[in-house]
This record gives sequence, structure tokens and C-alpha cells, in this order.
Amino acid sequence: MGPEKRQPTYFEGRVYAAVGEIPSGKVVTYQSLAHHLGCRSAQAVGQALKRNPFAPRIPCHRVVRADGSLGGYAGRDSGSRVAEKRCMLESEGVRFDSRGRLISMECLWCWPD
DNA sequence: TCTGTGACCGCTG
DNA sequence: ACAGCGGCCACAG
Repeated sequence: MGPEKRQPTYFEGRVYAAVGEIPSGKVVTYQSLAHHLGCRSAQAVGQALKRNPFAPRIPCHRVVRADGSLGGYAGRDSGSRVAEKRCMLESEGVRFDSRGRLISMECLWCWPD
């Protein structure tokens, strides 16, 4: 039968909870999210988001790379899934240039203390 | 701009 | 408890 669904780990739960706080129209970077969680590896955050079982309820499309580019989505670093990510963000008012980078930093969001 | 390397760390066996 | 592996990254060259 189908593959058994693994239950989210403690760390993943914290990642998803934090991402759930990002308001529409705002984005955060993998790095800032990691820092918020007290984790020094942005990749570890990416690992957790890759397996986000709650998409799009947990808006992992609002997490982007530190250089302003989109970063990956649904386990891919390019392709149609990443195009979806951009499309979702644009529908929330986040705008990009022709190279797929954030136009302004106004959309960057930080957590309250 | 692009590619390679680095450093980190959660997950799994 | 431990070691290996891979990653939706970051940054220097």
C-alpha cells in the first residue's frame, strides 16, 4: 500500500509553526528563519520545508533565499514548481524583477520578540 | 553570472 | 548513542 506518512518531528513542528506566522504579502529568508529558531543552518530549515505536509496551509512559499532569489519549492530548485511559488507570491503582492529577484525589501518580515 | 566549496545539523539506520 | 548522508542554503572566487 501507499507509503506511510511520517509524523512531523519536533524541529519540523517549530519550523512550520514559525512559517505559519508569516503574513500574506511578506517573506522571510531561510537564514532569518533559522536564526529565529536558534539554528545555524539554513539548509536544515530547507530540509524541513521540503517535507512540509501542510502546504499550502503552512505557507512555505513565503521563504526565500538571502540573495533575494526565490530558492526552491516542493523539493526542486527550478522548474514549474518554483514558478508556482513565484506565482503565489505575486498574487499576494510580492513583486519580482525579470531575473526572479525580489524588487524591494519592503516585503521582508521579522518576528516580534 | 556561474560554479565550487564550506559549514551546519536534522534525519535515518 | 553514533556515524553517515543529504539538503527549498550562503558566500567567496
